[in-house]
Amino acid sequence: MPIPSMPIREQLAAYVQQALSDSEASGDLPAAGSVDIVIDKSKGDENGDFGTNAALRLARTMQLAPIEIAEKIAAAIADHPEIERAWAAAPGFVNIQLSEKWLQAQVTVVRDAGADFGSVDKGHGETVQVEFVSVNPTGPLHVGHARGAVIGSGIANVFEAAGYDVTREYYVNDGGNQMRVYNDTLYARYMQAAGHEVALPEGAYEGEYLVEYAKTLLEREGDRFTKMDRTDAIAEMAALSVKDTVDMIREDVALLGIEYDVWFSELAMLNSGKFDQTIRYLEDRGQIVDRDGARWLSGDGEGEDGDNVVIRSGGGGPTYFGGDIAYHHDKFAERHFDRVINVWGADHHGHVARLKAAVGALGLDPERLTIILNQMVSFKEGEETVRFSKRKGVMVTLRELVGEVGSDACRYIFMSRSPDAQMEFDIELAASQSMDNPVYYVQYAHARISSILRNADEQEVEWEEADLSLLTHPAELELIKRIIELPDVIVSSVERVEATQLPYYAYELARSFTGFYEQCRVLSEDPDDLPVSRARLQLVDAARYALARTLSLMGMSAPEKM
RNA sequence: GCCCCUGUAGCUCAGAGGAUAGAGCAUCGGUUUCCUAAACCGAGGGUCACAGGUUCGAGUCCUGUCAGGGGCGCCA
Repeated sequence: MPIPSMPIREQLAAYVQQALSDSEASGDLPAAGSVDIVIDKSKGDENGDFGTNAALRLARTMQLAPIEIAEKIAAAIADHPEIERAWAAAPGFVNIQLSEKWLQAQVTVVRDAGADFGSVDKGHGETVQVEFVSVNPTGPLHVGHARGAVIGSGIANVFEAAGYDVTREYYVNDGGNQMRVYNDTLYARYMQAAGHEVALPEGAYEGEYLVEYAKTLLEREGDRFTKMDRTDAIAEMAALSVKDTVDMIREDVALLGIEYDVWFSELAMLNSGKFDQTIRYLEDRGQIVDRDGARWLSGDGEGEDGDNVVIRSGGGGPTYFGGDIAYHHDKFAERHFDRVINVWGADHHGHVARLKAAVGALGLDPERLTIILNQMVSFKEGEETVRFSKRKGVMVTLRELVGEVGSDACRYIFMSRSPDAQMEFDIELAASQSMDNPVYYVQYAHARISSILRNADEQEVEWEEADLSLLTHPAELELIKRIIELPDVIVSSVERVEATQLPYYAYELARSFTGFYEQCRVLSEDPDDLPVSRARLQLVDAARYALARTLSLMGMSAPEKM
């Protein structure tokens, strides 16, 4: 049973809110109406730890000078255990300084929460599905997929920490046109490997991977497919290929520490009748239009522009879009996820609006679906910037990347870039400068923490009892403040559906610890220092929980030695 | 042509409408009788692409321009 933490900023916001309604009730201040109280970290030491601009924002509705409102708010919130002092500052900020005594007590709060420190009670068990990567099984994952994998798993992790019931899912696009081209290519490669002259199909997957895989198949399965009818051979080979390729993808993501809860097969869904059911359902709702021999999902507008094909003409099967509608019907209507988050590559941009519209057409609230698009990753090869084309076979694989750079560095770098930003991955730089990489700075702090606790253990220092009021050094208080930010970081990550803040928080936390480490000696030969040592050991222990949890949310290891 | 994303220090990138715009790397100078020097301290470096607008207040919101990328398929 995790012990959820109360994020300090939410707590302070609640106090300000309370102050406003109390002041309204007592006639001290006019009605505030519904306002969103934002608590910011203060800039500059003279402004305390936190501040709010509430008074500035309320000045208009209240018809009062901001500073006047700020003074009333400050007076009304001053009397809480967390708050040492609250005061108004020009032009109308309310500044808040946290209580030293309360901060010291947080060391125990953090240690009581232990490995669960950081968890917050926000999701209340609401179910969230995070679908990410979902590349069709036509080859190994490349660096672009690695980015999606890191982003998706990071989002899943923060939602879990915030009390949501999270399912991590991979949609295996093993049906459709692309797979047909792929299977035709595989057949041609297999025949070539067996010494037959067979031309590649149009738009073939030219990558080396298929050449290799065809050879593997030939070695493993023999040349029996050469003797079969082409259609039958392709069907059998396709089944083997999907299984092998999905296994390979599973191994690829595992290199980044990712494990999925569900691998959802498009083909299995199509064969199960779920697709037909979904189309009939849409038909009943009057959303399906027949035209040009195909079946379309009708768009919003009057014309035909907004319509999208769900079933191909000429007896063709479902389109990717059609399949995805059925898939999302399954997510929401069959499996009852409260929320669905899809992490897609930017090349799926055109698919966003129509899928959201389709969810609406299914009679579901499109707000329950969040789609994160991550922009392209390019990489540097000498002076040249190279982009990927999977079909042409130009790529750096996830495997190569993780092999060069390492999973931890890879995750840290991908996670610290906003999904919206295109990024250039200089692999050589990332690998060669790995010792100066921030990722090692963060992990080094954890190794130092572990080292101190190890040494304390060897010296048989007893520190279960400690007088925490001895933690008064600025570096100690700074470290405590940093530690207790973690619940806030998780809350805001969930609100923004992103994990980008985590590596920055991790770095700041590591920096605060290192500052403490440089200035405050923990273990000492002098018996007179023992009380301080005990208190500091408890603080170090609290820092360990916060840092280890942050690293774990990022999917990174927390080394005890480096 | 239309839609979306991006433009912040030499480079890679953060930046919840608020206070003096930050970090890492790179550059320059310094630090080790002490729990891990993969560390620490200091310095330089900015017209937040450009032009208007909204606001008490804009890197952040709106409009336009320029530049880079992506999308606009009975591909996925």
